[in-house]
Amino acid sequence: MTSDNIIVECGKCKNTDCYIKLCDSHWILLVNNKKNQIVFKKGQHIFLEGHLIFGVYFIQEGKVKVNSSNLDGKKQIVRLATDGHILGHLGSQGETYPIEAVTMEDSRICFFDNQTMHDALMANPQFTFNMMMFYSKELRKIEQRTKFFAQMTVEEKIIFALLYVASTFGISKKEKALNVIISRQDLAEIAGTNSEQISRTLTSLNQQNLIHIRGKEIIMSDYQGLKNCISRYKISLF
Amino acid sequence: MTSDNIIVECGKCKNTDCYIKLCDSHWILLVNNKKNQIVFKKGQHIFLEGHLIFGVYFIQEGKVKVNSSNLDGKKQIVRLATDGHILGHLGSQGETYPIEAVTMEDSRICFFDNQTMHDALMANPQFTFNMMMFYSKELRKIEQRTKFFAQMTVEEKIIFALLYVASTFGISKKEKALNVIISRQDLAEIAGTNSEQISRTLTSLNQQNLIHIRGKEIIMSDYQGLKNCISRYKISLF
DNA sequence: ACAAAAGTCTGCAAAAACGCAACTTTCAAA
DNA sequence: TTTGAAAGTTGCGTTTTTGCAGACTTTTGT
Repeated sequence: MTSDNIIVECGKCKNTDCYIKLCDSHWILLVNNKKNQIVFKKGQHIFLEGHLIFGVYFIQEGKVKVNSSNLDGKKQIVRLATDGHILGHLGSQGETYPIEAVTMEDSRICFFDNQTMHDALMANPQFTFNMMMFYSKELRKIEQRTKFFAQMTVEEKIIFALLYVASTFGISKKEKALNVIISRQDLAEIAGTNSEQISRTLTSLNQQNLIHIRGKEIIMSDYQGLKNCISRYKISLF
Repeated sequence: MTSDNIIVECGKCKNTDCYIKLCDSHWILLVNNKKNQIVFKKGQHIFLEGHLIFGVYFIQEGKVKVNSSNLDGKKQIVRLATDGHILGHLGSQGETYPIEAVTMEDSRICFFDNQTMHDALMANPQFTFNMMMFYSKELRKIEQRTKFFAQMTVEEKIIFALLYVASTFGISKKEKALNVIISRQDLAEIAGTNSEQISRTLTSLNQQNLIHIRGKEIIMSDYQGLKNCISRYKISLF
């Protein structure tokens, strides 16, 4: 991460994926002046379940998990997000978040209020069109996850979860290690199981040489082999 | 359904939810001239998994299931859709559908090709904005379904599936019967289980007076009671 | 009206997954 | 370096879910 104290201006932001860039140049300036950029440390909440929605968040740089909990406190990670991704959504008056967003690493987040977003969207069709396509793509992704949740065995769900993490946060080129340190509990909350099953399965995948575990790192030794394990689900995300 | 042979013009369409209506009046005419309206009989495919994407489909009137299958032929219904809803998405060159759409009743469907949609979206910010909001809302809905798939027991999943069907297709005012005749197999493909479990559970719910079964109809006798069964998941869809 | 086909229901045994408990490892603060 | 808390691992009994088999019912086509 770049230094915490310097605010990254939209006009100078190196994040090529950010949709704000699709606005007209004077709108980029205008929106930039309205935005609120915050650097969150690892493990902090960006917003909480039940909080009023005032606008949307763009990730300038960082790694974020979006989760939803039930009354027993059991959590489910519904989405992982990184550079250029959008968190939350435009809210109507009085609407509250049904989910919470938590940083998995230090992250720089840009906040834009509902009114600013609405004005920018109405004035910049290219921007709105791409925002629409973003949501549409995320919808298709999660539709595939729905199938996986409904039909996969626990081992398959865990393999899917590993591939999902790898596709979102990436793997190091040389060693194929996941670009994030992720706990057994977090993996369980992605795969929809418990941390014991994660332990058991990672040990088993390690023995099959499909992955390797080195300390807290997970190395995706045999990426193709993992994909083959779940190929019958025809998942086209990875 | 209105007569099969008469094409419903966008300008005269009684469907108040359709986003096309948000375009400028001359765009509505233009888009109407480009559209292709087809009446599908119950059980017909609107599009198939693997087919090239040429545009999007709007449901003028009808009931549709969107499902995704794996190589074993096992299916999963990922979404139910009715009047005013959108099927498919704008595709890039050479992209194919990862899902298929099948009518559950006779349905009148309007098709708009990629280019027409793109032009209309670029010229009508109100239309684009609402399309974006549609996808954003569907994303939130399915994020909640993700949690339910990950954490619920089979009985809870089946109750959720019943409430999902009721909220999408509605229930008759007097008797609270589901406004659709749905097979055990279809319910299984929504809930992510098998038809035997559906049978067992419906019998049990019937005995608990939470629902009643009359022939092919499912009567949601105790709607609130069903909601209470899954209240710990804080699902805000119904 | 009849037969075939499709759909539904129920019991039962096998398989999968869960959750507790005990134990080990890792990490960070004292 | 010690020590305690948190995270991870593993075994095992219990619970849940599955999938097959067979009976029964409804629908469909001839």
